[in-house]
This record gives sequence, C-alpha cells and structure tokens, in this order.
Amino acid sequence: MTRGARRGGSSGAPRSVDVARVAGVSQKTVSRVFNDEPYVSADVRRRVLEAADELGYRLNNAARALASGRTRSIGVVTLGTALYGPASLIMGVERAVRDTGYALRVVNTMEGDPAGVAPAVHSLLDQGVDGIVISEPIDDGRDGDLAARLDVDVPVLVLGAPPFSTPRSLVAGVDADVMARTATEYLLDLGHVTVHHLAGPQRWFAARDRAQGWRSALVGNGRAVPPVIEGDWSAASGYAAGRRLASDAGVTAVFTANDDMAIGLIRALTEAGRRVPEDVSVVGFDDIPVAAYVTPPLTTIRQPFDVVAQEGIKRLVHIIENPQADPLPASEPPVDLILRASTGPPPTRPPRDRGRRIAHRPDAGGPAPPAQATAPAQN
Amino acid sequence: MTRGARRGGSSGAPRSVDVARVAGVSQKTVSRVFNDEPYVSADVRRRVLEAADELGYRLNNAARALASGRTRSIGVVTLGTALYGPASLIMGVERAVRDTGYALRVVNTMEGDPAGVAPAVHSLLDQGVDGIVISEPIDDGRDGDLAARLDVDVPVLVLGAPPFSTPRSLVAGVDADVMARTATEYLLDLGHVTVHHLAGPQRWFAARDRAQGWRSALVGNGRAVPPVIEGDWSAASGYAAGRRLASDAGVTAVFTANDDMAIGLIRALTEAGRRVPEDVSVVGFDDIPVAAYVTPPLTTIRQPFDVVAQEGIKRLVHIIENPQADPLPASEPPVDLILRASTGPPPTRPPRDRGRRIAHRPDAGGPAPPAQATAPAQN
DNA sequence: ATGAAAGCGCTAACAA
DNA sequence: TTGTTAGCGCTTTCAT
Repeated sequence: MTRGARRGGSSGAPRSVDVARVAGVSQKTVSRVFNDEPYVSADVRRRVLEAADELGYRLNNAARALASGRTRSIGVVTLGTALYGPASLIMGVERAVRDTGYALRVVNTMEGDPAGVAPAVHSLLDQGVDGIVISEPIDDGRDGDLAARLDVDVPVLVLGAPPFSTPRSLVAGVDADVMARTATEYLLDLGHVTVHHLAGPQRWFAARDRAQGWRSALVGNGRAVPPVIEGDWSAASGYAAGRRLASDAGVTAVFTANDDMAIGLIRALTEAGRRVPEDVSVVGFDDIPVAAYVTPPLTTIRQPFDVVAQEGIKRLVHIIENPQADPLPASEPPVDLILRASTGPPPTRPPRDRGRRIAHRPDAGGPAPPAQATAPAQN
Repeated sequence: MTRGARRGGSSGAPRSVDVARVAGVSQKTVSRVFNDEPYVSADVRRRVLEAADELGYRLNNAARALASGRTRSIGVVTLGTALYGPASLIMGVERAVRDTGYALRVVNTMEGDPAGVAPAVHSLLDQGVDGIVISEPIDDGRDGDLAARLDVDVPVLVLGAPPFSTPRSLVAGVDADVMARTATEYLLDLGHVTVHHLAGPQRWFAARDRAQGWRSALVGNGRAVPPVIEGDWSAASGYAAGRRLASDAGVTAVFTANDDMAIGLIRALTEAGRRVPEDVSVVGFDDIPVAAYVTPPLTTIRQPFDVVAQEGIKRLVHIIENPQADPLPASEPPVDLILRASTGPPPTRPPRDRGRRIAHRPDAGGPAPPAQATAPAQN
C-alpha cells in the first residue's frame, strides 16, 4: 500500500512524523494519541491509529525517555539464586510490574559479593529506572543504613527486609516475626517443652527475622531458648544439622527456616533412628511444591509471594507517579500454617491444650494429594 | 567543592557538557572517554574521569540509545513460573548477560496465555532491545514457525526448544533426546523390560522432546512403548499418575520428566505398597536441591543450566555485535545422570548386563549428604 | 481541539 | 589526538 511513505533517513523504522503525514495531522497529535492525552477528537484518533497500524509504527522508547526524563521502567535487584522463596518473589514481581505497564529491568548482585547491593543498584540507576525493587537483601556488613549509603534518587521498595529509612522508600512483605511465632507457638501448643531452630544464614535479613520471631515466641512463653543452628538454606546443611541434633534426646521439635533444610534434617533424623513426627516434630517454611509429597508430608509456613509482590509494586508505582501524595498504606498479607504429618505431640508427655486456636490434626496431609489444612495466623 | 558547576536547566543531573567544561575539553571527548574509544590521551582521560567523578556524572542511557540506535540491552521472555528448571535457566541468563555488560529486560508470557510469546516479544521490541531470549517456549498451537510469525528484527536465542528457522536466530540447550535416552537406556540396562514415561505437559517443547527421546530409546532397543502419561510438572500430578501406575504389575521402571512429579509418583507407589526401587525404579529429571534427601534419594538427570545460559548468551551477543560474521558454533553441554537410590534391577528377573558404561551402584546416594555418583552421558 | 518550535543528552560523521 | 556540527524521535511549552 502506501508503504513507501518516506521512511526516515537511516534506520528505516517509521516515526511519528510519518504517521502524522499519513494521517494528515501534526506530529504532536500523534504523540497525543499514543499518550492517551485528552483533547483528541475521536475521528482524528481513529485516523492516527489507522495510519500507525498501516505503517507498522511503534513508539521509540529511548526518545520518549530522553524527552520526558522518565523511562517507565522499574529495576529489580535479585540474588541470582533459584531458591524457591526468592525465585517466587521475583516471578511475583514480574507479573505485578507487567500489570502496571512498566518495564522490568533485572540485575543480580553477584552471589556473596562483599560489595552488596550498591553496585547493582547503581547499574540500574545508570539504566535510568523510575523505581527500584530490592528483593531479599542480605547484610553486607557495613556500617550505616543501606538506604543512606545507596544515595538513590528514585523510590525504593525492599522486599523481605527490615525497615529501611529513606524518604520515598518502602518495605513490603509478611512480618517474619508473625510467621516464626506461628510456627513456634504451634509446636509449643502441641506440648513440646521447647523448640529448636535451624536458621538460614544470618547475613540474610529474612533468616535473622525468622530467628528473632522464634526466639521471642519462646521467651514470651517462658521457655528455654536453645542455641540456634545456622544452615545455608540447602538440604545438605539441614542434613548436617540433623546429625548433630539427632544425638540430643532433648530435641523434640524443630522449626526450620526453609523446607529444603527441613527435608535434609528429617532425612538425618530418620537415619539416626529418630522418627518424625513420633520422636521429633519438624515445621518447615515456604511450602515448596514437593512439601506435601515427601515423607512425612511437611508441616510448613506459607507466605503469599504473589500478594506481597503485587502490593509492594502497587505502592511503589504510586509513589513514582504521585511523588507528593501520601504513600499507600501497607496491608498485612495472610500467613498460613499448613498442617501436615511432620508434627505431633512430643514422645513423653501428652500434649497439653493451652486453649489456642491451632489444633493438631494427626492425620493431616498424610496421603491425600493436596491435603492442606490451613490455619490463619493470629495477627 | 566545585559542586555548583552549573547543572543543566531542568533535571539537575550533570550532563556530559558539564563534565567537558570542568575538564576543559570538548563534549565529544567526554563521550570518547565513556565509550572507551581510541585516541584519547591518558592525561585527558584522567581529567575527564576526575571531572565526572566530581560532578557525580552518569551517562544518560536514553540519550545514548536514541543517538546510537542501540540499547545495549537484551530482553528475555519467561514463563513466569517458579519451577526449578525455568527459574534456574533465568538465573543463569541474568548472570551471563551481566557479564557481557548488557542490561536485562524481562517480561513473562501470561501463564497459559493462548496468544503465546508474541505479545511478550513485541513488548520487548517496543522497549528497544538489541536481542531477545525466549526461555522454554510452549507451543501456542498455531501454524507456522514461531520465528517467522514473530517478525523480529533482532537476533533471537531460544532456550530449550526445537529448531527455529530464522536468519539470526539461535537455539541453545542440551539435547533433550540425549538426556531422555540416557535415562531410559540406563533403566533398560538394569534389566527392565520396558520403561514407562511420566511426561510433562505436551504443550512444552521440552516435555515433548523428553518424551521423544524416551520413545526412540525404547524403539531403538526393540522394546514395547507403553502409553505416555502426561502430568503438569507438579508433584500432585505425579501422585495421580502413581496411583494409576501402581495397579499395573507390568510397571517396573518409570522415567519422569521432572523431579517434582517423580517425588509425587514415588509417594503414590509407596502408599500403594509398591516399593521403590525394589518393585519399581524411578528416574527423575532436573536434580532439584532436595532430590538427594527425599526417600529414597532420587536418581535423576541433571543439565548444566548455567553453562547452557552462558553459552547461549555468548552466541547471541556475538551475533548482535557482529551481524555479518558467522555465528559462533554451539557446543554440546555435558549431561549427568546422577545415580542415587530410586533405581535398581527389576523385581523378577536379574539385571542383564548389556555391556554399557553405566553401572548401577546399589548403595549410591543412600545416606551420605551429597552422595552423587555421576555418569557422563554418551554423546 | 490542534499545531509549531525548541530542546532532552547523547553519538555520528566529518573536519582540523 | 581533539573539536564541530547535525541530528536520533520524542515530549514540552506555548500559540492558536
């Protein structure tokens, strides 16, 4: 057809002036149409759209960004691991960002990079993002507030980390304290005298928070606080911890900071002749896809990654687009304790019911496929 | 210090002219320094860098992209699932892309979107990427070659998919055929008369290819080809399949298209009274982190996601930067069969050694933590 | 409701 | 080895 419409000098792709010419309007009007600006008559809009379609026009984002100073993109800093939790969070972020119409740029901090997130953040800033998401930051061991050191001039959303003090920065995520307390108190309610904790690497804020929640649950209930065992999230480290714990007859309940470690732990306990849950109860964390199918099916804590991501992104975009307005309030996403078969009363004394709301279902999650009794967390 | 150096009109950020002024050179020289172009004296370079540092200058990528027509960024289309395989591949891609100095933009195809990857690819094109990675595409059921329909004008790398015919498009990944044959023939070598297959959803090319490899291994060895059972990658679907298979006494060996399904399958078999591996052998796929710690530890196929990603990206970047040159050759990444305890000879007849190179180690992977005997695939 | 002109900050030729 | 001059394709003002 009218394809020949004088394509620009070099690159050959049609530009908005080309569309304008075909549609018989000014270039600015084309711009208006593509930005959904007001004051464009229906007729003109239609003609512009037709012309654009005919030419195969697509807006040049580099030019748009240069002229407007905004990129309509959000950068996310990840850890670059395929661990279920972080990976799920990232997937949630992708989806949420897409829904907002922003583009997503991703960088990962080199694993174990002593420099921490700073270089990653700066590389995003160089790319010109309108906002930044930091997913599951780990402590880089430096002094001073992370935010302060970063010196960012765009809003920042931190997922799964402790408060972060900067104007225009947000934190989203489920309160780790609540989750860890839910797990710990559930075990206490089953009658266990105390609960051991197999923690994640303490450089991770998420791991630290879970340990803290466990600790305060014990303290709050007047129980002894056993020493924390630190793993590295891997099943192998859970296995190693299990070998150590197996020899301690005082261990009847373990709250584990993720499911992979719980599975390794259970294997070690089982091999050592300590049955789960008859001798030792184990609560995991994450509810990984296979958790219901391992032996025994794993009682675990599940957090709604998608909700967390979606809510966080919504608040971030709100700040980006309404810098002056008050930030949107954060909601408290639901936490689920998924009851399955890796937990039960302690071997010696019978469970004493302290009248709490989470009942143990001895047969829960046994064989049936999704078998997931759900108890909402107390908030 | 000299901070006051007249910041540009509106946005406040220093521009290259500001740096030029402070350094006492022309703006173009600043550009040269930041692009590592030749013909800049060491002294000038130093002065420019100092000035830039002093002003806190950072190159504006939108302007650069607009002027150069290149964005130095690569877009990746993902499935948006946290499945271990796809997630691992993405992490590998992130790392590989970072190493090349390119930025990464991510979009995911809406899960189960009938429109397939096309809209995702176009959204990347709109953002102006220099190359595209499509990770684990699934068949959208349309006629014609995917690449042809997409009508892309940048190089495309497809990870884990079938050949793809477009000039400037590449495929990377381990030959699924080799992997599936390795698993299947290993089971035949143990003495099993035939091998059943629990496949992934057949819309996925990866699932299809694995099924095909299994099939041709059976045919090539003159064995009966049992009907394929199709799962959806989930442990739940593996469990469902296991219930069906358990009642069939002819089933002594199952090759499963991923570990999650294998774990579900094993649970169902065990519950039905069929022991693994004594009655039924199971080989998984992926070697997920907990595979060595479930009961029994899972014999499985592992592919080197990081190598695949790295190699693919290297080839993609090569095409981007040397459009005329011949594409880099693809190498064949190593495939490992990880021998653990979910496989053994069939219950009735003794294993007959057909003189192949993979020996069964009855005690492999039992208790010890990483216990992973590795047998390289035949290539 | 529409248009004209003026940049956004950089790279790309081409000089010098 | 360095500088000059034009744009890249869009969004902004400000007119109309």
